[in-house]
Amino acid sequence: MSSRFDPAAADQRWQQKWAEQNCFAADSASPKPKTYVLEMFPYPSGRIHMGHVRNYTMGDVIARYRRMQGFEVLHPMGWDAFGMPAENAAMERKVHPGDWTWSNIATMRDQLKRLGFALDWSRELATCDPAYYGHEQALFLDLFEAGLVYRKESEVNWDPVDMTVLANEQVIDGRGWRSGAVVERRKLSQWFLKITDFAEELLDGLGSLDQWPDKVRLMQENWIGKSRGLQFRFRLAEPVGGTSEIEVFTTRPDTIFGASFVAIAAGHPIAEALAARNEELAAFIAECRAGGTSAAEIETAEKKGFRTTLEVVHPLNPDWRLPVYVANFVLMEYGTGAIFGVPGHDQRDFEFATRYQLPIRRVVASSEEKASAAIGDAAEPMHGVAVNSSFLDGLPTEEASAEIIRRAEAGGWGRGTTQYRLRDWGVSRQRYWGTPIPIVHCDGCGPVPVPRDQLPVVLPQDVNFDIPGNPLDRHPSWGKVECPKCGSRARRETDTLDTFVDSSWYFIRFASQPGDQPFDRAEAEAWLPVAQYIGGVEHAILHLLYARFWTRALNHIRRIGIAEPFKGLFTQGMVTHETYKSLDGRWLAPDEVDVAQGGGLIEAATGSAIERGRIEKMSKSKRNTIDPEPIIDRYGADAVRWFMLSDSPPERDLEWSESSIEGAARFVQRVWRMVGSHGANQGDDVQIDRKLHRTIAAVGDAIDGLQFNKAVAQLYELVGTLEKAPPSASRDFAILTLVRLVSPMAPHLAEECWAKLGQPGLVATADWPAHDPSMLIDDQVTIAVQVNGKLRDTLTAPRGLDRAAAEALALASDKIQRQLDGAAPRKVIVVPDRLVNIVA
RNA sequence: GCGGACGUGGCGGAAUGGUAGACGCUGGAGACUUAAAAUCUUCUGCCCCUCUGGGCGUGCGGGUUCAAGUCCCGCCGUCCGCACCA
Repeated sequence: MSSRFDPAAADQRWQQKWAEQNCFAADSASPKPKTYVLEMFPYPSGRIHMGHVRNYTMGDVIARYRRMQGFEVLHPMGWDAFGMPAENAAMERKVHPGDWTWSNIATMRDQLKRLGFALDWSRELATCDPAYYGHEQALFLDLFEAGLVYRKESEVNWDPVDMTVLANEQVIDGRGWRSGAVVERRKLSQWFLKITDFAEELLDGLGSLDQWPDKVRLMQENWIGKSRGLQFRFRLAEPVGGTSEIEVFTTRPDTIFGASFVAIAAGHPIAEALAARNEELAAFIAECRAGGTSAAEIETAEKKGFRTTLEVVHPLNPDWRLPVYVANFVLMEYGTGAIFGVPGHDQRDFEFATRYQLPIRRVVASSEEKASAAIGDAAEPMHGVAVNSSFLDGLPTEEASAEIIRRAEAGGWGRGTTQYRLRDWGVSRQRYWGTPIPIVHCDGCGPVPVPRDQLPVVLPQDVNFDIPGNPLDRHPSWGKVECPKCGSRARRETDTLDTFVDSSWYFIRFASQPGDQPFDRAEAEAWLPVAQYIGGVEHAILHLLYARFWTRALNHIRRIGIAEPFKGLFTQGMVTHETYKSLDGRWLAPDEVDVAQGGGLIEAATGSAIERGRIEKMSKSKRNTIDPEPIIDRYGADAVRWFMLSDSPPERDLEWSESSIEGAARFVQRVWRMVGSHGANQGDDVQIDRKLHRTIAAVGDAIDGLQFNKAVAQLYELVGTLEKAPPSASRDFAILTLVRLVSPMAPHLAEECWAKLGQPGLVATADWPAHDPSMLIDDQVTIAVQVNGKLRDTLTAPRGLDRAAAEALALASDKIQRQLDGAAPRKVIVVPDRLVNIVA
């Protein structure tokens, strides 16, 4: 038996054993209580990165721990395999997106397997597989039939060079991120999912997700953006083009007497109608459209308007006319696309009114006495009491708003409504590498669903990426089909689905994988909801909101009996590394950097000095990545896993460091050496027994709370204690138990130790050790003794000492007497078994 | 602008209102060794002191309390999310 643990041999040996014995297959028919542990599945970009390693290690600890606790655990892995990088690779390297993707999957699967994750590989899936996306098409049609899918003209960011739609985040400074071409806004017919139908439900549901981070719930709440207010109509003094009203929305009906103007969005139908007869207005609208949407541009953009000839009548005073502007800061997508401006109490309206010399009236004040105070150089958006507002005067904001809503409803000119910031989900993408939308366009019948027996609609293989645009559009035959309804010549939809659709139900497919339908309801419900979902916080909004919506939509059409897919959510921090830059501004990879003799950093190749940059998320662009695979080669899977769990709390960033991975590798060897010192010793060591049971309890609590760094610290302490302890039966038992305790984190090491100790079976399928609660209590306690709240002494005393005895013991201390210096204590506070504080 | 989180040694970080700095890393000293690696022992918040010991200390300023890293008020700083959302 070697004196050193050899990961190169052990990792492979045990990975093979686990596979042979099918240890991690999840049995849907098992009588054991079930639990579902899931990490966000990876995009097969080429190789796994440290972020994956950290994410999957955390999930693996939970999965292995639950299995040992007696749960039937579902812990699957798959591939979020559609998406743009595959098409980019196709364009750059002349490979087929499918070949590129499948080859990446093969590489990354092997890499993941080297880390020894307790995954049920029999359930592996890839979203680019027709066996997956065919079922997705069926679900899409289910939603279509339920009226949750519709088609609408909508504005998109269009890259005229790549001839494709860009997501907002792919538009950088108004240009396409790949082509650099100035992005145009174009109107295209796109498919939408009615997520807004579920806005209230999705908001309400957040309340039940008590095992989600508050931060994520808050982000979703803000994203949904519910506002209560009044929607009402201004009558136009003179009707225009058959329209006699402008409808507006406000959250501050109480400020209605402070109105100075009405403003409509550039895309508002009335604005467009007027522009048809007014070139100047048409030019203004075009200018608004061209305006950038970046944060900086919005920050600095001036509030501009175009005064139309229209006027509206104030609903509460027929003699009061307000001018109508087309304004660049009014959004067509929110509310009604029109507002009334109250410059005194809204900053944007204030800026607008200042520019165009419109009246700025105070209609809210902190008290009625302040009614005549002028508005200064900024709007006052805060609540208060209504002033200068006729019958509202003196009413607090809330009551004044309610009063206006009541009158509007009674008078028939408006009603209390709720607005959401959330928009419907546009799912059309003009790309090849995605799930084909299963619709046929017929000139006679309109959009017609592809019949179920013709699913899946499979992507054609024979495509090329020599010219920009969507190859599906120019494929010679794929798009040419007969209308399923009338049989006449028709066109297949060539848009594909947003890849967020793929990831909105993969967790259901993992739970149940029949061939003839997306999932079996009963089997899926046996596993779902996911008990613990783990992934990056960058998915806090989109993926997690879409998946919640999709699940609720399936629930709505009675396909599944759960409303929320993820009971517990954990968002882990990033893996970071210092960055390095040469003096001429090139990013340098860590292995291109050397330490100079003076301790400074130099570029290895040139010997010249370099600049040490900030610690940032590992990224290719900053060249500060560490490839996990050579690290596994060098230190073994368990050291890498241990490092990922040590030191930093899992929700915070983890900085990669060479010395920490070495520390982790050292720990692996320490455990191995300790197991070597196990023998057939006699005698109890009650201190060891106590330490062991406290550790069992603490490690279990820490894993339950996803505080892996604390579990790790507990195990270090136990090892430290055992190293110093003399041989005893207690120590031997503790070593055996230690092996089980470290097994979720360092499973290969644990198996090797388990075997060495002659234990039957695999530690992976052993029971989690139980702790004896009576062993957690020591009969000796350390009592802190304070004088005036400052620690002056500590005493060892039997547990359960009464107050008087504790006080007496404390006062008997030399150190305390010296502190008191003859003074009589004025007061003594005793916390039994913990502390005595003497107030002198 | 709105919303949120965070701020503790040289570093990562521990601390149900009750002994601040567990555990790890780094560093120092020593043991073993011809030597190195590995391993082991030991020290490692700052300051004063020969020692016993003492003073200071959780971003800053106040407050509550017998007792505050923890609770409250006000600042400062860093990071994150959203953003012309009416």
